[in-house]
Amino acid sequence: MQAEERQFLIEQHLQKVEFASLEELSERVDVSVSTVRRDLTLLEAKGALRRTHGGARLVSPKSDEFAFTARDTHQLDEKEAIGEAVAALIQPNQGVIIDAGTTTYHVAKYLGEKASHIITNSLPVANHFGSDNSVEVLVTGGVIYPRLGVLVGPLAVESLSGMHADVAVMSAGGITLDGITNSHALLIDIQQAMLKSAQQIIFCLDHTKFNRRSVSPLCGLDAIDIIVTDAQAPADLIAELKKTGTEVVIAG
Amino acid sequence: MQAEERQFLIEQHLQKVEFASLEELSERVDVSVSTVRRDLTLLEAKGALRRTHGGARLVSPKSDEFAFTARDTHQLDEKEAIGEAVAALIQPNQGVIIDAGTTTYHVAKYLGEKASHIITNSLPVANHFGSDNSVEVLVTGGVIYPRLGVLVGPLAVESLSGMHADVAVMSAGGITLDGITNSHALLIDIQQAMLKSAQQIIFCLDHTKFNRRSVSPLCGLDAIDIIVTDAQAPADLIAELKKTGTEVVIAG
DNA sequence: GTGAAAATGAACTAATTTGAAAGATTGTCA
DNA sequence: TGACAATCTTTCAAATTAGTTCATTTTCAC
Repeated sequence: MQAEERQFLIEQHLQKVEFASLEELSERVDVSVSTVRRDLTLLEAKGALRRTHGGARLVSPKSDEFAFTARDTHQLDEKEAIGEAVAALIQPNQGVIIDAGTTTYHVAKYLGEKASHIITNSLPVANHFGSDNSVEVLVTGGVIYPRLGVLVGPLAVESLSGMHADVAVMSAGGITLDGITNSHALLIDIQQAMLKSAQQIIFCLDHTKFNRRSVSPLCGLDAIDIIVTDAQAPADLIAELKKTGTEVVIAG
Repeated sequence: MQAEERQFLIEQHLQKVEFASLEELSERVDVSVSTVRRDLTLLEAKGALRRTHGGARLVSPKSDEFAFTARDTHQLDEKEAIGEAVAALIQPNQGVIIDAGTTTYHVAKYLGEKASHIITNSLPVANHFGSDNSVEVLVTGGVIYPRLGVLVGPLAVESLSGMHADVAVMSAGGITLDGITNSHALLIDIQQAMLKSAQQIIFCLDHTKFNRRSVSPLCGLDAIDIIVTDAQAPADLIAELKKTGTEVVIAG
């Protein structure tokens, strides 16, 4: 058997079992333990797996759920601050639509039991309110967009169009003077339905989103009531936004 | 077994049972108590759990997850066995409806990537498949029924009635010769929609459900294709069920 | 075929992990 | 509170595993 073939088999086997001992691998590919060691060292350098005492394990364990929610520590402090600021804007007993996204998830965290009902297509947000009896949580139907835990597809759009809320808390991929854009085309339909169903529109946009244009256009600036961002957002664009009549809140 | 694998198993087991003693863990992963202690120290440093006198407990009993579903250790082994048995009954690439319930949740765990698409109104089940790209997961809309993570209400019924699946994996509150009953009236509508939308009906009923009558009638025995239960289910009722033409599978 | 280079398996030492036993600490119950 | 049992920490020898080296085998070009 070729060395390459052997290493491929090892890699493949690990995909199945997640963990494997040297003994196990050496039997499986029928070479000495020494050789397996060498193979593992190579594969580890390649990044395909991680060596452990006595064996190896897969680098990307299959057993983790919406990893992004908790683990996306990118601009975490800013996002927390934005979440808190948005929550403060919500009046008690309002109905709130919460869009999917890391920043909007933090809004949910700070919202507590303030809202009377919450509409969302985000599974992490739904989970967050799951065991809370004091808030009615309406989850849109839809297909799970893997790794993000967002419900997408026609069912999501349909269920949203039949609902109504006082406020929509939205996220997006970028904002310029031309309007708001977002990356996933699948999400645009749903977000537009959200915009239609709510009276007041709040966008959560950390400073990295400013002067950035994503793939698909979502809406114009006139659709927005309030933008909440952090202190590092560019002052010039904020000034321009204020000129167009959009309220801008700096969190933190 | 590898050290890493062992620690993963300990973590996983704790996800299920919330608390475990050193003895219990040491037996389960087949190492000495000393080693379990060391593992627990490591896992605690990692933040995965908290050590206590005599064992360890889960660190996040928080609202973020519906851990309680899996945490229901009542007849845990039986439910696991039933879950495995039901998963074995599913043909590859079938479309599967999974009802909400602790036993059906275990079915989801064992189902892996066998099904081509999954329809569910259970948030724990949805979460379980959340980061799996190889299975299309359709979540019904609806209002979250607190503490159970089930989506209920007209939206749930509506979205189900437009769907179709090969198999429905159902749970219930009780079974007698008169038929199946369930406790939550809210669930009945949804379950009946599930029964209508699927070609083959499998009920997961551990032995405690036998000869028990719950509040609301769900369906008659003729609606059922297969019942999966555990070894402790009463033989006489099973015999009667078989007479009516229902297939009964004993798991474990 | 022949020889050089690479790969392999085995032997050996160093490092790590494990299990058990000692004493120290904590929890329980009268 | 005090005594007793259970649990924890520490320590150390034994077992397992990693890293290194070297002789042997295989591979490949000529």
